[in-house]
Amino acid sequence: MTFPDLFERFATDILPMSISDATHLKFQSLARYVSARCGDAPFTGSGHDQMVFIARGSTKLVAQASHGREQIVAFNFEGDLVSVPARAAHAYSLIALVDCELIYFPADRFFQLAQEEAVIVATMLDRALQALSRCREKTITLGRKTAQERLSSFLIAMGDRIGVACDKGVALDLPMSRRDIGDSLGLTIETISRQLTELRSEGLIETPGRSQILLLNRVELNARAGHMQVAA
Amino acid sequence: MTFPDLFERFATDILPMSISDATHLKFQSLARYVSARCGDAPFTGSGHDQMVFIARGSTKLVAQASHGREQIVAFNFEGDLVSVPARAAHAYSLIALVDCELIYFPADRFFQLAQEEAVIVATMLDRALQALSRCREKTITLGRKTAQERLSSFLIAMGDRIGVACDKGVALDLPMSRRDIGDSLGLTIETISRQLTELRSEGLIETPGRSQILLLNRVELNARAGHMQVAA
DNA sequence: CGTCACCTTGACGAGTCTCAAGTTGTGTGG
DNA sequence: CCACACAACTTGAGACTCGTCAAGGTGACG
Repeated sequence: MTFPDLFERFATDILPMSISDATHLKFQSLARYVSARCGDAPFTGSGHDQMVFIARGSTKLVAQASHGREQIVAFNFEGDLVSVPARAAHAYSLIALVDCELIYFPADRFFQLAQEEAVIVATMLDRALQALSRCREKTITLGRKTAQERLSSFLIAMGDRIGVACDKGVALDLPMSRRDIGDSLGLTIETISRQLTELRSEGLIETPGRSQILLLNRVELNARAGHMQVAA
Repeated sequence: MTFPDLFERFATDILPMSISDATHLKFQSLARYVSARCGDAPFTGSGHDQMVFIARGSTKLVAQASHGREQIVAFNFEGDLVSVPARAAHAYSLIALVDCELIYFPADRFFQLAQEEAVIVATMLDRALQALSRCREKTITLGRKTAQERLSSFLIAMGDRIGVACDKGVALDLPMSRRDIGDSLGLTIETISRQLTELRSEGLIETPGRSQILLLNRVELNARAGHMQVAA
């Protein structure tokens, strides 16, 4: 895919139809295109906060804790706009889960430019609040849930974001490994594995391949996740 | 304090000088003033997402997990603008830690109105990204840290937000109980207590009263928290 | 100065991590 | 297309942190 195509994908998702060609072009001149292979941490942002648009692929936002422990702060998929901070109490890096096409923008100039049109800022605010909402849910999961509840929550959330309905339920093709799931849920790969086995043996899921998971029983999974009853 | 005074505090913090009187008035007509006593969950928002401005006092945003477990998602202080969702995988409620003066706005109409001026949306985006950043740090804390690291992180974060410098270090007057700290860090009150004792016995903190904590050694606390080394 | 909620301390057990040894997809080269 | 090789995953046993339950302390209020 060529650069113009990639930028067009960004424009379609983030910039409203109504904006002027001039603004459109200014965003284009701010963009830095990066192709990342699976496992790459393509670009650090050279000390500045970045906004990254995921034109193709999926990524993890990883924070480095001491003693080599890693915590995955968020998974992101095609069409997501991720804020990657340069300086915080922990070091963050954006890593490709599969081959990716990414568009990097320096955050400060991006926001400055966005302010030319209230509707762009509004879109970004909307995205930011969505990210905040997901992060809060993750907080609850990590703070107050058992391993099985965490994994159930994760599976449901992934079902909502990248699941495909099929005759037996919802099919998931996860781009992340068991280790990634563990690093996201604050658990080890062994615990993930054991809990998957548990859910499988109770008939709530099937795992036809390494990365495929079939959610057979959403209602029961929701209960296992400790979620609220969804009203009709 | 009267309603106009409270709203003025909101306007000073959130609305830029430059906005028109008309917009100013529209915000004012959207506002719902609530006085909350310590421990109150003053207003649920009657099923709609709310934006809440904390004109005076401090609050906790609590999520209800199953089996009566609570997770505090965020603490907020005077001048903060909090987004309180009505419907999510978990039920949220905003609870006063001390006597508070709060201003509630229906989120949808608030955002709609904000769009009249790009700079207002920009302010809110900035606040939202700040909240996201704090929530991410919390995620790391809950996912990958021991009890002592969590408490150290908490103390440092509180020092930054509401600490007062004094001759021996940074003085904290915490509006929240041990239970609240535990519910925020995903720990029990007993564990909080034990870890405070540990830090006290190592000379890193002093606890002159129930709610007062003195941070004596920021550098060592930072190390205990598993934070990055702060470069000069 | 008494009362009470809040906090501290101790003993024990549950859940998850660590370490170690298999097992099984998946991709590659013949 | 099949066999091989390897990484990823699964399973098991023991250790360790933190939760639970229970019994005191103690500061802050009337």
